[in-house]
Amino acid sequence: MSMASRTNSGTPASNDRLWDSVVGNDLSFRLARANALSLAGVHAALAEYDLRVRSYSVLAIAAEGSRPSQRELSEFLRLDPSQIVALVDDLESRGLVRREPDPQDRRANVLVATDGGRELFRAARAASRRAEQEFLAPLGALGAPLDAALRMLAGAPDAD
Amino acid sequence: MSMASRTNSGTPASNDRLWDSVVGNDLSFRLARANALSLAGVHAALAEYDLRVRSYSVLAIAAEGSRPSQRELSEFLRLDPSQIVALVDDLESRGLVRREPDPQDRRANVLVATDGGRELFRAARAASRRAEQEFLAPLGALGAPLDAALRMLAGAPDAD
DNA sequence: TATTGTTATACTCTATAACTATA
DNA sequence: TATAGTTATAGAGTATAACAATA
Repeated sequence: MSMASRTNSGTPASNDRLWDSVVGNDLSFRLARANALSLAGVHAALAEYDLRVRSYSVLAIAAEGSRPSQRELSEFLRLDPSQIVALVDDLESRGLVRREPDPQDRRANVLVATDGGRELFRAARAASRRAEQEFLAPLGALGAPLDAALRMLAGAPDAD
Repeated sequence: MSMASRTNSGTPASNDRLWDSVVGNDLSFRLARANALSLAGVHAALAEYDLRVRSYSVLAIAAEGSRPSQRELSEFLRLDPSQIVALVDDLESRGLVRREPDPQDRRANVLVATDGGRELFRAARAASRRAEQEFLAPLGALGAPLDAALRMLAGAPDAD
């Protein structure tokens, strides 16, 4: 049965009996494991640019000119406002983004990428996409339904 | 936790423009966000039993009689051996699992659940499954392809 | 009075290196 | 020499409370 060829290169065959357990058949567990593997690939790709997944996300949104407030970033990325402060501090100290005062609300900052930030983002985005596509390659036609399912589970607005 | 608005009617509409970005359209990001929401639900369900997702996973595998070594758990759960030590220490101190010497390799321990451990596992499994099903409910027919896709991405052995 | 950004703190998670006893 | 388990430690991620400036 499970002696067939595996997508799991390098792992001892003895683990098959662990996969055949409640945990191994748990969708939450597979989701967590897939996410860990995905993160590892993207993280390795971004390391070359001294970016982590979280700082890349902040830089990406700023680089696209969305002009988000830190509060909006906090909600969207599911990070505490205090974590956004640390992320923006780091990116700003590296000259990749700027805090600009929001003319409509002087309490709020609006995040803008510098030219250097946009340039770094473009390179990092290419590397990130290569890693993602390599990770998703074995999926084949399952890619589309996975995308639709994750869109729902992640709470994204309805697709057009 | 409850900010995963289905139709996004509760969240400020301004976030829609963040979803419409490179990050929001990134499958890795959606995977991470879906995983975070899934984990939050399971975590809340397991908290009643003083279990975390990790300790639940170890307890579950032990309770099913797989008699795993700590090394096998380390590979399967993608945790460092030293983390397994801490998890097993905790479960053993609570009388839920026992370390038994492996007669074939005196370096290795084999993990066995106690009667109390099996009992707690059954209750925790029921709660965990309720949380998972609630989380997956909106998927409908997308559940099956999601399961197949995650099985591949997680590196599970081929289905029978 | 409520909200934005900030500081501070603590706790969990993750990663690594070194040690021991066995193989 | 290599492996299973253990100990120790440091860094990253997460959660919370309190505060100043502004709404």
